[in-house]
Amino acid sequence: MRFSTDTPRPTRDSYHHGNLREALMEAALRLIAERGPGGFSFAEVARAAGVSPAAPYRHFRDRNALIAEIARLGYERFAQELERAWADGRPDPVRAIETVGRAYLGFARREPAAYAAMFEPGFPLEEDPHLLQASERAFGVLRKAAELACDSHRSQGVRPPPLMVALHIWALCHGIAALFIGRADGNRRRMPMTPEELLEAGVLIYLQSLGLVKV
Amino acid sequence: MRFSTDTPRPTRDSYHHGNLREALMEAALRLIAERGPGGFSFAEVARAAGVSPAAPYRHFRDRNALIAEIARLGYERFAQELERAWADGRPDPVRAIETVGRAYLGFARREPAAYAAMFEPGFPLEEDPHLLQASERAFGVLRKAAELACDSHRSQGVRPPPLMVALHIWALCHGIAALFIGRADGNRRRMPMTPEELLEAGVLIYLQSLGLVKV
DNA sequence: TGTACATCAGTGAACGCGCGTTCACTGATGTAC
DNA sequence: TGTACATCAGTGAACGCGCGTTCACTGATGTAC
Repeated sequence: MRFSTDTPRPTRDSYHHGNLREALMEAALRLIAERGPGGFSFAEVARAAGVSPAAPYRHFRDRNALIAEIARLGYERFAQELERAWADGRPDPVRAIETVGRAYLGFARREPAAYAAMFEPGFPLEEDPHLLQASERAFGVLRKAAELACDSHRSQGVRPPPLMVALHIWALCHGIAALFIGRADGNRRRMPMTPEELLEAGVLIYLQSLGLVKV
Repeated sequence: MRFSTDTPRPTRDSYHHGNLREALMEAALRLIAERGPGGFSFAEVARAAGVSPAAPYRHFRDRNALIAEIARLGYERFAQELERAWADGRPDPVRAIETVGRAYLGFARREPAAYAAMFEPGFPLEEDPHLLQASERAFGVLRKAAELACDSHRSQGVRPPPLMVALHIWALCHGIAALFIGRADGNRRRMPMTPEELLEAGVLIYLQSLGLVKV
């Protein structure tokens, strides 16, 4: 066993890195957070990880493959956090959807680099089936939430189509995240309320109209 | 007067270009549409405009200045189109807001390159005051629309804050545009309805809840 | 437990390339008289 | 109308730089026996 603290140290003491793959992804996340995806080169990531420019090729085909993997893992964590926030619709569907919305913005706020890689990669992401699968899993939480909520609508009136409701909520979440959280692009706008408050109000107004209310 | 067709020809017959500034912006828009902002170099734009790599420096400080100018003009046209769609709230506020929403998506669809330069420039845009002004003008249409709509709300209930309503509509528009129109990123998702239908339904559900209905 | 060997994950030098940027220049245009 | 001149908007050659990518290599690790 090597001497090591809880996190792997940036400077190595041996020829082999040990977990270069993870180190490269962390370095890339740092660079993306600073300058956005597309704001760094493959060689720069290698340098940031303290390794020769040829080393990354042992782990990723090219720069895009690295970003795609970041996006894939991002979707995995994203799905997990939304799932946990959903909590099988407790305490009630409307409140659970609000919690999911907060989790959505929380992710965009806490992991802006991953979020950017997921939604503005700068090249087509669709090729990787695992990535597509992970993104489907994330959206699946919204779909599931919308379905349960629609099932619990007030008896009078037509049952709203759950897929549409899920898309509305997703678009609202993404719109607020992109416009008012985003990366350090400087394109954010000043507001009289927090993004979370804005989202919660929007979701509530929307769901009320569908005959969905807190129990 | 020179011989010329309605559009300036790509190959010049004289030493001076005549309208290189516009030609550079058009070339950049073409490249952005293909690969996104950040997907091209300053030299490449010059080449695409059929001009030496030093020529663009007569018109733009650097690549970012070119993109910023594209974004600025984009916001100008964007504001104009939203303004026209608003039509001073005719035939009634709710219908006018729906028309503004369609105009919003129409712009994102018709000018994806400009839209990308405006919302994903890849660097901070805020420095240019003219640009900020143009973007304020565009958002101003949404604010104005929300104000008039809120004024016409049903008498019972509290008057909803117009700025919040404007932000909700903007976020929904942007979210739908980014997720379901976007550029050729391949990150779009299949849907059972068009983005326009999705937006219209969302806006209608939202406004109904506020006590705003078509007359 | 020890040894031989295969495999793995790095190195570092090398390459050709395109980019950003500058410079002195030059052809075209506009204007004062 | 003609001429001289200033200004403008382009050229093209040149530079240093960092990138992407490859290659033969080498140090470390794991495993068969």
